[in-house]
Amino acid sequence: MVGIKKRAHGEASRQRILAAAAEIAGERGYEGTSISLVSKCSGLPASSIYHHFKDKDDLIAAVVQTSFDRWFHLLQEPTEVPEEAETPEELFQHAMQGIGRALFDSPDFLRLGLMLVLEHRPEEPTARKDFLNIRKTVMSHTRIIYTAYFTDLKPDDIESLVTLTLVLSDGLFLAHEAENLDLDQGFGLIALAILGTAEQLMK
Amino acid sequence: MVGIKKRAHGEASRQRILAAAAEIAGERGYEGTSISLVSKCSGLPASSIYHHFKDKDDLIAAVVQTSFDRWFHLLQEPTEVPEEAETPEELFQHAMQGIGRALFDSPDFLRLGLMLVLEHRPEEPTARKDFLNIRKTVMSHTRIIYTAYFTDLKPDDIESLVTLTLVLSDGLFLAHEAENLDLDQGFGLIALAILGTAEQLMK
DNA sequence: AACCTGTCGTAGCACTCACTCCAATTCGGA
DNA sequence: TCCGAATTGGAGTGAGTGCTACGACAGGTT
Repeated sequence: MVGIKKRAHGEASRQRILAAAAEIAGERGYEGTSISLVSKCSGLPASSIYHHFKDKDDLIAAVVQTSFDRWFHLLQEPTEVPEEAETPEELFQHAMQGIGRALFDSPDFLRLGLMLVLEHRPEEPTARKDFLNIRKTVMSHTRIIYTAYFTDLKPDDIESLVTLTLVLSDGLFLAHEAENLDLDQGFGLIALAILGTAEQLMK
Repeated sequence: MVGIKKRAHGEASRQRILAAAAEIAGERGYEGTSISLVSKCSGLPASSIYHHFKDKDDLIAAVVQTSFDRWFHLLQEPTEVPEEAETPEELFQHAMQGIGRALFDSPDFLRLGLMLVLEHRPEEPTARKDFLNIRKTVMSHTRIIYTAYFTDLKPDDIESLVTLTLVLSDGLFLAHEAENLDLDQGFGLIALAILGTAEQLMK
């Protein structure tokens, strides 16, 4: 009992299923993600899917969690500091674009999460609750950063700014999906909007 | 041949089907909207649905169009001018909240449209294209208004502001669905953001 | 060797899906 | 009154749904 050894393709299969499910669910939503399609796309039979995941609900929830974890770890990595001295505004914009690029690199949890937010079916999927919790996590992190950055603002105004940030990110993601909106330009714009709103709030 | 007369409950049935489909599709999305459910909810058999609409795709597209037309007509109605003299900023916020309230009164096309934007399945539904066209219509109207209101801004900046407005509206709608966000407060916030960004752009 | 546990393949369950066929019914116009 | 078009009723299509039962087979452990 030195350690838990993997038999056959155990963990690898799990990952393949997750990857397939992420791709399909990101494209077609909750109802549109059929087990048979995930099976076909991952090359594993349905029974294997049900061996690794309790049911469809469990699978979708796992997709959201995995994708979010990947993004969140990516964020924790040392933020590269721009060499040249820049104004605080430029630094802010730079940071914004960094977060944004990371977000749009692994957008599965975001797209799927937003879809689940929009659909409110009778019995809500676990993944929806998970995504709402994820949002709270993101909000509290943003709150900490903004409290340190906008030292002149009252807590209420910080809260408004945090809400605004989420609103802008979601909206930008949607706009990106709807028409072809340049992402860097988009994140520059929402950074500008946050700074502009902060100034308005200080008045 | 004086005029086309309705037999039986022709047009009325169509409306009932549309209403039922709007409610279900708004709650469950494209895939989640089953004909049998629409049938049960409208009290009409499947054959009636297929008499009035070519197929499911056609039905969903009709739901989006109908809901949008209703909202757009609502907007064209004479905008009530606030009695007391207010600052331009307050007027702007007031107008924003008016549009917003109308939007959230008949949100079927918005919710469904955003869902369709997020899902990009292989063969995209007609309703998705329709919704993208609707967005263009809304954008050009916003552009006209902003051009008249922000007389100091260059066309490029106006364009940024128009994009920002759509981004903010979509994001607010999502935030409203996600957590319980007060709408008036939300629209006040995005009005502030637009004004703040406009000031930043003028710098 | 025998054993055990985790993984895969096959087949199939009851159910729902979008959609169709056609006969019955309802009504306006002649 | 009867015609014919509009609309509805209901049964039924093949395909697909989530999910399960169960046996085969692979390792590693003893």
